[in-house]
Amino acid sequence: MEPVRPKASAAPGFGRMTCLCSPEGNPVAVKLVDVARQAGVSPSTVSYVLSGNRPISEETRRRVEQAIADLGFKPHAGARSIRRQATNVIAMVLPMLEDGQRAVQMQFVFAVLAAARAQGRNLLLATAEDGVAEIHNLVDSAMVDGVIAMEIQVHDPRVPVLKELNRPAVLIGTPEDPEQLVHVDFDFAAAGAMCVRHLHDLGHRHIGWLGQSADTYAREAGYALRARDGALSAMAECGLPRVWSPMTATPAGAAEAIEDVFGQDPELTGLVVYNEQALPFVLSRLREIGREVPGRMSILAICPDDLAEHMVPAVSDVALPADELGRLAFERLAALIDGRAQPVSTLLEPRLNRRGSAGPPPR
Amino acid sequence: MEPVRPKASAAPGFGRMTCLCSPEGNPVAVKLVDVARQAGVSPSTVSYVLSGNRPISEETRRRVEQAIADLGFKPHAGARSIRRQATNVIAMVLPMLEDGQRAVQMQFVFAVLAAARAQGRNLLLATAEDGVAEIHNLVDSAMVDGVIAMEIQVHDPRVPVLKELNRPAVLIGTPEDPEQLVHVDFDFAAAGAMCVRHLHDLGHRHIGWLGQSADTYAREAGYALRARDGALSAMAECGLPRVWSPMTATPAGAAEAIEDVFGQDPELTGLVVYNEQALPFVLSRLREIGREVPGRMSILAICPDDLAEHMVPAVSDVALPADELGRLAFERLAALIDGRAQPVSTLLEPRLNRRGSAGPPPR
DNA sequence: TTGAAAGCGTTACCAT
DNA sequence: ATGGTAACGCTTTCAA
Repeated sequence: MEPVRPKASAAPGFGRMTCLCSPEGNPVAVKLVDVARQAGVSPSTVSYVLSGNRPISEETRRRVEQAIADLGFKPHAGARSIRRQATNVIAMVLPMLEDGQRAVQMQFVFAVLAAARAQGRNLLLATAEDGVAEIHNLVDSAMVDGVIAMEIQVHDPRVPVLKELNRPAVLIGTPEDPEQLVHVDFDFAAAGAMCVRHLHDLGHRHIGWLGQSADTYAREAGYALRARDGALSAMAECGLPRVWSPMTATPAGAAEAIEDVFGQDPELTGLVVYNEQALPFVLSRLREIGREVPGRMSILAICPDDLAEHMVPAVSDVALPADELGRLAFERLAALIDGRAQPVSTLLEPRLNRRGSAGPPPR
Repeated sequence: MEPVRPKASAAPGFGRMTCLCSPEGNPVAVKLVDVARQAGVSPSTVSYVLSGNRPISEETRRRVEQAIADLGFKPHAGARSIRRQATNVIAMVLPMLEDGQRAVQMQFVFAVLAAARAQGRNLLLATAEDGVAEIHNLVDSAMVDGVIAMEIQVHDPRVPVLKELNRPAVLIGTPEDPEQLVHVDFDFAAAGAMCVRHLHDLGHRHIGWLGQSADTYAREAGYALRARDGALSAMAECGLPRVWSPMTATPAGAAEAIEDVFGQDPELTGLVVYNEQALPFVLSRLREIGREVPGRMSILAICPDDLAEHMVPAVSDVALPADELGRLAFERLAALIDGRAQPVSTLLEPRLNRRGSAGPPPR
């Protein structure tokens, strides 16, 4: 029984297009059999040269590699993914955030992207807004080998989905019940406590916390809650009153929050600010009300280093290590995909950068 | 000749994993033939129900859809991409930018992502740092149906690559020689000119331009060059001297740039600021040197609306319509993928939001 | 309106 | 060390 239809490689439709041109003049995809023919070997040999799964003689390898280069052959990713169990693509699930968080978010994405590309893996973006169904789709249709979910909230609907996934998943952030899901996070509680203790060590006995917007707490963003509670616990342990206020990132919001904490403790001499967007407004406001930094008010911030560095005066800060977290999340995921067990929980420790915005309290 | 090895679906290895469980208890991928069997139809019928490429009786369709739902079947994307000419995935090529640009960049990514997801397409991220070879890889290995490249520079090495691609590509930004590549951009020249003319209309005859960092101009970033040159041309057309300075986004940088433009024209009464990061520092500095806004100095900014709105005083601005540009870029690409010809060039017109930071010059 | 079967491009098993 | 060939899971032509 001879095949009735023309051999595919003789007139191969209009698939991928690379170097070769058909007699008609339109560009045409180069495939593995074309390479095999050109090199005078069998298709399986070409495949083995590509995968390195079998010893190949030096001479044959040379001829095959030459043919690949000459024809500009690139293996078809889809075809490959049928036989291999992997696509070399991972997904990253982003929440749709308010404008203020975009810069941080991009930092995470870049960190993961850079780490993935360094290993030759590709990164697909998904949004949480698609609903958790989208995560299932990407995995069940075998588009991705694993998933990184970022901005995990305390009660996050994505967590149970990822748990049931049958594909590796890594969380950036800490849910209330991780259920054995591998996750990496910054130790926000330690960061908050570290700031309070630093002021306490300098001699401050009246310390306040200026946090994120009220609705950030309302939606139970893990980082906001944990940082604040770490700070409040440290205050309590130091025998200080727990003074704090949420803060909207506007000049008026900063003024209001400052008034709020002064209302709670009129003798405040130290403030910890965990609100990147509002930090400049806090400094302006303190200047306005005659509390110059650090002479009459000591300030610490949890914010990116470059932001803290450019304030006037430069602000001592604890920075979220987003690059490191992103890289670490990818490494965990890559390891899981390769079948290597990973620690369920990893917390990165905070580090304080002194820039002179915090000194001893005024006598 | 009976097949020697067991039928695949009888003991189908360990492929994708969904609802079904093998006798051994491990989860197993549901495939199209499983659906066909469950519905009592042939595989081709299931395929046609999925694709809608052939009329199906109501009764059959119902049974097939029921089986798909019952088994939780999701078509294997890779297998599908072999026969179809498409993967339903597009790539977005990002440059690795300095920190300051991250927020804007994320806005573009989100806009494209949202538009793509709304059409059921997925977004793959690539970085320019991989080198242009990576673009070729993604396309030649048939991983993506098309490419969006953002932050196109005046002389951009990606442009010739995209031109040779044999797959649709859309640029966000305008290269010197678009070579018929479809591109969308904000009319930065018009934006710059609009700001200058607005001040001129208010009666200002001494206007300066405070721009991006010197190295942004050095690497010939299209947006920086075009905005500045649009402004300088407008100054010339209004018969004014062309006064401008690059500006580093630090308090010192802002002070220096302000000194620079005052050196060029000591009678300046209006300033246009195209430097999102430095805008707060410019306002602080003007306050410091006794040029309060808008009484003794009128200010216009090219920056995001929410930033301008939160300055003290709120700053009249022209905003980069990143969301619209991202959405538009995706729509152009989707249309090209679907074979519909698109306009080569699209420029979005600037719009000025008045917030009261610009008034008549002091008499 | 439906089914059978021949691909799609790559991989891996079985031979030699 | 290499080749032949049957999968992989889905699509589409051809036939009924």
